[in-house]
Amino acid sequence: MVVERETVRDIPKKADNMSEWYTAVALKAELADYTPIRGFMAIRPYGYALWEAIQSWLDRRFKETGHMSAYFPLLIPESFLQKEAEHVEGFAPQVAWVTRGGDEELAERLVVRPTSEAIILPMYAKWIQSYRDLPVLLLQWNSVVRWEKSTRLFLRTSEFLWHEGHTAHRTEDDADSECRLILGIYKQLLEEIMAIPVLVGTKPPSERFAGATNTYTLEALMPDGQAIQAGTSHFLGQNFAKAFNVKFLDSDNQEKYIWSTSWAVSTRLIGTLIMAHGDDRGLVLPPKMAPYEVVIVPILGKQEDPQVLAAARALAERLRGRFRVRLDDREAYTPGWKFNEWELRGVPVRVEIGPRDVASGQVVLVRRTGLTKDAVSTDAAPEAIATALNEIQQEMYSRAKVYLDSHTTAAATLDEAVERLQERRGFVKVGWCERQECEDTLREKSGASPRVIPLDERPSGETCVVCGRPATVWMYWARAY
RNA sequence: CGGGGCGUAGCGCAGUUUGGUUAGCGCGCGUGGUUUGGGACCACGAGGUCGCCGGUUCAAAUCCGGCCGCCCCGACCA
Repeated sequence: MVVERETVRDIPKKADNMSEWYTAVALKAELADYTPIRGFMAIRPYGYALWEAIQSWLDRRFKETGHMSAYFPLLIPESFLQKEAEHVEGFAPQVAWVTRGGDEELAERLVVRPTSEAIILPMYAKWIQSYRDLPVLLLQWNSVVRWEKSTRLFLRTSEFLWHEGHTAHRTEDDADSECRLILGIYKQLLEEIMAIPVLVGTKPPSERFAGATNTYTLEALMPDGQAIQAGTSHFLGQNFAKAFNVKFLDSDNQEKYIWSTSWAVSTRLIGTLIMAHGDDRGLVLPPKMAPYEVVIVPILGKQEDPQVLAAARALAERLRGRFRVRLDDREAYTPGWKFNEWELRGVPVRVEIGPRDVASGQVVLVRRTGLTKDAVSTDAAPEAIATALNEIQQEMYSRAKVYLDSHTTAAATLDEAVERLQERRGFVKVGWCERQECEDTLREKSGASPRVIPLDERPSGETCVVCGRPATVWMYWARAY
């Protein structure tokens, strides 16, 4: 049975204006809030729990693959940022400066880190002497500041939380393998935990991280047909090694520069999650991400109250070791109010238990996806919940995957590509000759940007969509966040 | 950065055009009672530097100037 309802809505319809819908959901689901400082948000406990889900899963994978956490300073001397030319050019316009300490003007200005290569590489120079010191595999969980002109909760804020991985390797191959290893971990996070399918590959030179030789990326598609970069893994080559003079003595007694990588995902993923799965009732959380997988709502009514409450509590206790459970026994709210609130907040499974259920030894299971109601016997509830959570996770991924696939199309002509990109019909796959002028032409005509060059897929005889020369790579385009 | 909109109680708003006693309404909040299977009801009550600064005036939420912040569209941006 599906519940039909016309009711007051706290949020606009998603299809009407996704931006307004997005902001309303982030605020009303109590994920985040504005602060007195422009561009800086507060992440509320329910939102931070989503970040913790990402953190705990990733951190486990990082440790399993030999990485360790470390910590480096918040502030970086200006002269260090200057050492890698492209790097400083990319970030200088966006950094916040510290110019005074207490009463004294600083001899050298400090930047609040926009990313930490410029402070970590100098430390590598102290720590790495021999090939026996390699690889160095570390990361830090921290926040960075980039002074943004316009901001959106989670999607673009002046300060954001992330981890930044930084590794140093003996050979080019080792460093590239590291990038690909991390890319795979990110892909698994997105697809298996967050239920968001992604395209993976590399960025064209114009879109690379400032100072990188190659940038691997994961791109997700939002319901408005725009792409969003979900994570990056940068092959830095020896650029930073040379800029910061990080060398080691190899087994052949030759002094060589290290090969380095850096990689990150940020709290922007939470914005991606909201948009990817939410609906007109609010947030929809994949079970593996949900702070509460199950909410139990007792239906209280007069004389049966004690029995209903006791049954609800007993059920909560039974479920606790196995699921993340919230028993909503607040007396001030009616069941209907709670249903709406927990739907707005995206809890995957709701269990209703009232006098009639207690009498018949059952509970009612309601899934956030579809809002179908099923009565199951109390004894069978844990198994039924486990099944429901599993199915919801799969269903959410499948739905998103169908959307991605149906909004990823190949275009053989320039007109066709431009039209689809302007209309935001998702990813458009075109052949490219790898000449900058062809990329620029498509950019100007479409208003979109190249998002990703797939890794294992090469044209065979196709032509560049702009100039008609032989295509050397495929490139997926879209308008982007 | 450009265009548009907004800022009055925790939230949503009216009042501003045409200045005038003590600034209103709904929701929410507190207390008491009745309620509770899809956003309950009654009664009483608490809650305001009208975004900030300055100006005009006997008098400013209201008029004038400046500033700040947020939202939407666009530009820019790893």
